[in-house]
Amino acid sequence: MRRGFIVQPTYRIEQGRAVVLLYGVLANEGDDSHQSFLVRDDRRTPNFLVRADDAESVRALGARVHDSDHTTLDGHRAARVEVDLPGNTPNLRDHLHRAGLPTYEADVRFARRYLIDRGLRASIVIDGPSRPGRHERNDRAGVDHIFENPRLLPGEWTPHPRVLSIDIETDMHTDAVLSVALHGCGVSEVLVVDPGTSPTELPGETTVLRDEPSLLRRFARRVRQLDPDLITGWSVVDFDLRVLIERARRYRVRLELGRAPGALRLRTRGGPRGGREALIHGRMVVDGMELMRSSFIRMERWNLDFVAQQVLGEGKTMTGSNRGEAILETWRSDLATFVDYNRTDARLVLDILDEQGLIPLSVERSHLTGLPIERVSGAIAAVDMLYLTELGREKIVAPSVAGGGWSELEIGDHDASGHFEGGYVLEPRPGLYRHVLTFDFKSLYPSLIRTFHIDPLGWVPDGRRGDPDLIAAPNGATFRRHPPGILPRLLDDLMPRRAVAQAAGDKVASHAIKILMNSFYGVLGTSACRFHQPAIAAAITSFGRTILLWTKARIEHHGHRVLYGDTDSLFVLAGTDGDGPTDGEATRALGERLRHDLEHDLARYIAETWDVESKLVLELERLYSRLLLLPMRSGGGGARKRYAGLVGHGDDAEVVFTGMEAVRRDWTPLAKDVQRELYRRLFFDQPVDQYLAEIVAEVRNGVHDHGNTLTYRKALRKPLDAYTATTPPHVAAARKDPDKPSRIVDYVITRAGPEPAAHRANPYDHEHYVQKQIRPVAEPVLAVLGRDFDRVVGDDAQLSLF
DNA sequence: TAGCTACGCACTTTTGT
DNA sequence: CAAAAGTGCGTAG
Repeated sequence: MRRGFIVQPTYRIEQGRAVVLLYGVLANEGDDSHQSFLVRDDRRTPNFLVRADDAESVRALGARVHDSDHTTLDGHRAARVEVDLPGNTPNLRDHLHRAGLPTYEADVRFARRYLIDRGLRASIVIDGPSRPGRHERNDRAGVDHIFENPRLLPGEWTPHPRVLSIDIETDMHTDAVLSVALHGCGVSEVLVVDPGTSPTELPGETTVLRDEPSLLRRFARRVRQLDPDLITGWSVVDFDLRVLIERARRYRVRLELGRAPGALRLRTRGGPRGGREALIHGRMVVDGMELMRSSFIRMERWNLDFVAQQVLGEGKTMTGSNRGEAILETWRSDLATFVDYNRTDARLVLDILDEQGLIPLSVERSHLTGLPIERVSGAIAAVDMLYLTELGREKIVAPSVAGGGWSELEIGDHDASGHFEGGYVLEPRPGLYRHVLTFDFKSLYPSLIRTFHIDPLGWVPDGRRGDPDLIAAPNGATFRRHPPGILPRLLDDLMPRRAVAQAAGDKVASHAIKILMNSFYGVLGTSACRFHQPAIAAAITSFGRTILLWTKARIEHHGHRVLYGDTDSLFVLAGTDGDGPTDGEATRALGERLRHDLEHDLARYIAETWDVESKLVLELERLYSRLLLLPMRSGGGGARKRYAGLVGHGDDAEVVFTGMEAVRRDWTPLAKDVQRELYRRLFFDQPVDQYLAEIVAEVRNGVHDHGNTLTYRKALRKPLDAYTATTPPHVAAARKDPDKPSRIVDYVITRAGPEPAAHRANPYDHEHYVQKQIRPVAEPVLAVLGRDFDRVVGDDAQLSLF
């Protein structure tokens, strides 16, 4: 028995038969290292299901149909359709759909199906004999162990994968690869084409190759020798690997990078993202940028230099607009500098991923779901892996996506497009407060699913509200009381595991579990998911609204003012007024007491109303010593989702912004800086007038014309020529850009309108910045202080009358 | 090889007189 | 010409 972790589940056709291939790594007992393996399994025939009642119709279309002991999620007896090859499924499935015959799980890919049916995720135990899988060449191509049709069991081991970061340098038009850097797997080396100039002193781990084909061949060999599990880089698929493939094709060099024979290939990914993915036998390719994005890390810009600067405080060794030329020049004249530049780029990517802990996070997410590391960001696929496994254990099959059946059941309180009501946002009471407590429900939606047995399987579409065997949601949807359902069971398992991880200080596991738990609700609301059912998603949010409003009323019953709340949170005025050093403690004590009482009262209310045990946990989240709830810019009342507050004491005191300009990408650094400074002064009771007058004067005098202080930054979310309804400023600027505009537009406002920041042709419109950037962030503060913007900055016309 | 809804605000374009 | 409606983006949760 060996402990293993699947890196890449796939299959291939051998002699007309589909063979499942699981590439992965085996634990070496006793140390932290691992070897590679390949599990081969040819015992399974590709299949999917239809309704037993449709079996004859399906047979009439030429398909092989067998009896099955499964039933469908929408309550029909099922029959099994077998096909020779996995690739035959889509055509047959679509054909059946066109004939009005619903199918079940006909869109679950073959290798994934294999894992689901066996209850496997990424971590496995392999029981069976193996043979060595190395090729005779001495470059370590192949795998260490091959298992034929072994017995596989779920495991618990997670590896530290071998990660290799690669980066290429090319000439200006990317029609020659000059060098490749490989960083990771214990090396940091550069392969470089001989520039033909006099040799310079070269740093270690540099190999000079005669020409480009030699470079390509050596690169492939080094990858095989270093034998990484994961290959990464910055835009590694869309740039580095794409260029390498083009050049290899040009020279007829086979780029064999994998653990089995076969050249590196790129494939266009389906779906709206549309990007490419790289296929290498036995290894995963994950772009560093995508890894960050899929882990919900936010960056203002996504070029490597900027991200490295933000994350590591270190940038590329060469920057600037003429970088391409400079790089080419150093290759010719200063090879040591060139090599260092290339090596640094490869290293930065790995250092960024290390710093953010993204590899362990992705491995943990893969461990939880069984999805390969490059797919762990897919919420629908994750829920499929977990839910279909459990459903299969109960001999129930789920519908194919858009395959009829279940989706026909769609009923309830949503409109035709499947939209449904979300979280409740309380009307804020705008103003400046002292001592405000915030409470929030921990993992509200997962907790509601557990408490009220919300589940696709347990859902009773035509249930009666008064039925004692059912739990009725406020939106009218009903769920079976017993058994509690699969979703609640999965969450009952994950929730305590997260608590254990948290207690053990395992932030990675805790984070991975949190992400997974939160995906369960979301997928119910999208028709791309086979479990799409607006009535069920709406049941969750309806419970959320009910619970939030009940809790608000309860707080008011205790005699406290609720100032605001959003979905799962409530802001409560503590009423322990004053400024003394003990106020914080008194407020916290009140908060703890209130938290306990509310949670207890709520549990009783839930038990009395629905006869279930509450799984809801209320947390005392924060204590604001000062809090400003903002009024709406236009119209009366308070603005939802916008507030600023002071947290912490003494030297640790900190102003935090929510939803305001200071935390938005599309406001200029000028506005954000001014906002931060004004709120600091407001909360620390310092004057603002002089500061404001000075900064306005400076802007008008052009003091801030240099740098990026006046630069707006806004994304184009569709192609430039798709903006037909209106022409927003960032689109106008992008259209003036002589270069191909990037997705994120940097632009400024000049006296001739918006212009790209890098190609400004006209003078700044200083007055625009005063009126449209400084004024809007200053006015809420000035309103609190009873001041007027024009008076403060000296623009008041009346002054001239005196 | 596609998680969700609610919201504010700037700006443009259309509408109502 | 002012108000209303619509577009577009980024954010909270």
